[in-house]
Amino acid sequence: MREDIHSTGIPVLCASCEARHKGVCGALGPDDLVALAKVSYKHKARSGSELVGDAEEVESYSNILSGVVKLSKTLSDGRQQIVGLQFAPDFLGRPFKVESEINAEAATDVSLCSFPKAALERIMNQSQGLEHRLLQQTLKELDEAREWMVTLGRKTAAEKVASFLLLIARNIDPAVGPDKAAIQFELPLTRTDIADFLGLTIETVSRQLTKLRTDGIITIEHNRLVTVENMDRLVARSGA
Amino acid sequence: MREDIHSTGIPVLCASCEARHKGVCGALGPDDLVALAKVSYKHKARSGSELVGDAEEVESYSNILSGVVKLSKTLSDGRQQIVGLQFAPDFLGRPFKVESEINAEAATDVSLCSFPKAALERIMNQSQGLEHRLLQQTLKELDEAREWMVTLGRKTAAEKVASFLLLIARNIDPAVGPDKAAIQFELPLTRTDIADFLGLTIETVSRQLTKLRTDGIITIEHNRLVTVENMDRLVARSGA
DNA sequence: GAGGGTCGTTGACATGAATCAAGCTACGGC
DNA sequence: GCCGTAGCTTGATTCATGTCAACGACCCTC
Repeated sequence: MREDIHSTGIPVLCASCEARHKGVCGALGPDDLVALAKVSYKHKARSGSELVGDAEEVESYSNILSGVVKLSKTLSDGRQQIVGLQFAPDFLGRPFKVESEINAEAATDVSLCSFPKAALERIMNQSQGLEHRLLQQTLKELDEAREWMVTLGRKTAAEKVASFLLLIARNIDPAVGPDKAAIQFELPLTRTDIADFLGLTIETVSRQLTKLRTDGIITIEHNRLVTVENMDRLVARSGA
Repeated sequence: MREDIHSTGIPVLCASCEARHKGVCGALGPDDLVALAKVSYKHKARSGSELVGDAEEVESYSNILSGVVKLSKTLSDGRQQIVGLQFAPDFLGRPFKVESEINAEAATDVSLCSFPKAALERIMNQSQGLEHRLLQQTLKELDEAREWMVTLGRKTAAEKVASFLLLIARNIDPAVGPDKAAIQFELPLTRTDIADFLGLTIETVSRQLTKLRTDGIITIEHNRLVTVENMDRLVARSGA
């Protein structure tokens, strides 16, 4: 019996992988999964390391297994904007484009499962399910991007910071909302990243976080560990 | 011989349709095209009319044949943000979602070719090409949305207005850029819409347009007809 | 434990864009 | 002709956020 294939027909590599259920691999039948697993490799990247360079040729796609990846764009004079955050088990990569105009960087330590562009594209041509799954994820990202455009274009600094905390809180627990117990999480971004995500300066982010703290809506320990004490009031401040 | 089918096998309705080449219908074989044409109808909508209501159930998709459609989102207190502009021959609609969280409104007079949601989804299940085409358009919209996020989050009012003019100019003539002759176009949006697209007020938009005028970069006739006299300088002001 | 680096906070001040207000032009109705 | 309205421009003023600067907490190295 082959060692790289589980007795159930599922590759060992994939056996406990979240992407096999909720990620793009969920669209694959056993044969495709085995084929893809053969050319895949899991690896880790430290916070801050560049995963996909701006204007760099990309030869592989990845599933994010853990951690947070930030997607950013930079103007010629250095101004930066984070245009998306990706969490496990999101798919990372831009199908059908040789060159990326976007920079992907590990915001936290991340672990990835990568595979060659060609391998995925071959499977995509054969089985419709995969392309369907990719369309679903792309539509979800588009919805998120448009939602964030409202935040960037029309919300105040205070509302932006509250919206960001809500975004992270909801990612931890999608059911989060008014009438929920206090929720605690580690911020996956530095103040600089938060500022770049919100279109603000770090000073303004810091001041707004301080305001939320002194108003008793959140507490912050060690700069990163946030506890939302009053979800209702946080939602109210997010502008929604 | 059937009247609704052209002698070449192409439905009469589709014979001179741009969407058949550059739009989603380009992915359809003759049989699918005939099937879809049978349940399609062309119609017009006046500027300002609502095409897809916020939180409204959508039962049809459309191709935009001419004109400009604006996609917008509104906060509970009425602040509005335009999150996308769509031009012919774009596909209009959000696959796989019963309810839209987005409002689509005719920014100019538009003509559309609409068909029932179910008809398109049936074809999509049968032929892979259509889903591929939709994925392509969705990825393009995602790229555009992210590009605009940089504009919203990191550019000054002056750069935003210049970027908007460039966006429209490039839609008229994609080859537009430095070293090109003067280009003229009709603005598809009112000042209010431009402001909602750029995350500004109408006063600021007006002042920035005046500045571009007095600096000799553009001329404006009848409030809507813009001539870009100096493309290089417009590009330089867009921040890029 | 001294020095140096990164990250975050806070304060004083400057400024770009919003707000408030007035008026202009084009257009349609009567 | 006169009036009312919608869309746009311009000016005066206010205010939110950016900029500049100082400092504190933490961590690493030596």
